[in-house]
Amino acid sequence: MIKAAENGNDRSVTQTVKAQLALRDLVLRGELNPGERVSELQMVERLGVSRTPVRMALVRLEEEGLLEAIPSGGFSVKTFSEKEVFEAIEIRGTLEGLAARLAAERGVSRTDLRNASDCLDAIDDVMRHASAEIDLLRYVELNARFHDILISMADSQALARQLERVNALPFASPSALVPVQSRSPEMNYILSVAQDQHHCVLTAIERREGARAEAIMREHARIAHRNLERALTNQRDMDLVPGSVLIKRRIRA
Amino acid sequence: MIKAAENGNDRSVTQTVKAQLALRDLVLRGELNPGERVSELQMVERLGVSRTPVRMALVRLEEEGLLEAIPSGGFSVKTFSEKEVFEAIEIRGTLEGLAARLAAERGVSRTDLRNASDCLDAIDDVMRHASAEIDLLRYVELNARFHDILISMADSQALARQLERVNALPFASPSALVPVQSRSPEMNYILSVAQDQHHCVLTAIERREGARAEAIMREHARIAHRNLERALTNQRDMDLVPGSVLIKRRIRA
DNA sequence: CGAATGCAGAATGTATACAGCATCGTGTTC
DNA sequence: GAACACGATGCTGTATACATTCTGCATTCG
Repeated sequence: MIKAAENGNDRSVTQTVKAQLALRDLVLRGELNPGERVSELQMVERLGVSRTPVRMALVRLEEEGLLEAIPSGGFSVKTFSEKEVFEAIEIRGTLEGLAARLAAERGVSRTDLRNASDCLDAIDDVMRHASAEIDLLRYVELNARFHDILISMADSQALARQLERVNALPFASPSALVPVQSRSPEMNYILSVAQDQHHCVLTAIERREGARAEAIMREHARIAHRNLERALTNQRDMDLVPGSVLIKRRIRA
Repeated sequence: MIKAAENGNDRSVTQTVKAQLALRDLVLRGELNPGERVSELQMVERLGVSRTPVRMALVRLEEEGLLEAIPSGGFSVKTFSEKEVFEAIEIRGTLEGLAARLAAERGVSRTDLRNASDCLDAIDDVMRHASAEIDLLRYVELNARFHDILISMADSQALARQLERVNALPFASPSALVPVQSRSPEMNYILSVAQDQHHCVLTAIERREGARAEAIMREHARIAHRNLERALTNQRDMDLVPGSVLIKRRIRA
């Protein structure tokens, strides 16, 4: 239960945004049963805001892909099959590949190159200084940053928007499935492969090798495929996947 | 001015949908100045519905990409640079390429192949029977149908959703720029090239040649690039481009 | 003369009341 | 005992009233 008294009455944070964040949290934490109808009035009670902001939040979360419109009206919590998750990751890889190619073909500013390079140096540091256990939280943060920089290097508002939509699915974003590796003995190996791809794509962009940059980013996303497969096989690792409660598991004996 | 009395009071067609359609029309026809703020109350007056459905429509059109949220609140009509239009087309080509590759790799049912083939036959008919002047309206319709079939062959809900978003931009959809050719002497030539690509991609899918299918769809979308370039050069052809009023033209002496 | 401040108007964000419809349960009848 | 119909409940869709905030202009002070 969430207390309505928890309202941080910051001005400038509208009720709509508050409702949207809280609602997304409820969905991702699985407190709303997947497939179930999301009642507006219940949300009014739980979130402590009136129906109007709740409705706005519902509409936006539907556009985000976390909810589904019910033909007769209202919304329900969406469920995802394994296939859909795989496809979402593939789409992300494809779009990130396009971003890398555009960046390579058009050329990028020295500042951007510097930023990306610095980011990779920071990741190298994280991986080098921690021989026993890697600071995953920091890795995840830096990884997300590198991917953001890459997208910004493409300098395409339209592409950025599309990628924003894909990454809205919590299990499709670049860093979503990284923590799954944490229980794997191969973690360091996989991370170093991923980091090598980071370096390679940056080099390719610098050298204006569009096709190569694109191919690398596509393959890079497929590391997430492997991590997903691992999580699906070892059910206990599913806890580490954000929004995993939305994924319809196939029956495994 | 639009009369509010024009309300077709079909039940089952909600006010929200009505507002959304009407508002989109206003934007695309350029009756709302690009860049300008869209006042809710004015829309209430013009569309003949109350503020609530207008607000819903505004939010949905923002997600669609036709409006832009103003930081201080409200929405404004979005403007697009030539660069953005090009990029939107490139994104569509990339995603359609992914769809074609997935279809090829996974294989498609005989029924799908038949449907696609029938559609292409119909297009062939249109192009053959009209030696003097092609029935462009029918071509556009069949072309859109073929692209829809192609997407459905990928059998990916997530991918279909993403493509829906790209095609929501009126000038980015597969058939949007076809009419531009109508004033060109090369029209028949370009259309036959496009149709050949249609045939080739279907063959590639049938033969499970994923890489080829993908490459063809990418190049296929670039025909739209050429048409756009043409429309931008000959300003009089811009009338044939849907939503052209939203495109910020660069100055040409 | 320019800049800053205050006021007025309007626009959005929010809450709530009302109407129509879907859904579910119960009672009656065959 | 089962099936159909009717009613009640609760839901969403819509409209509107209220509050807050932003904006633009005018006035005043430096």
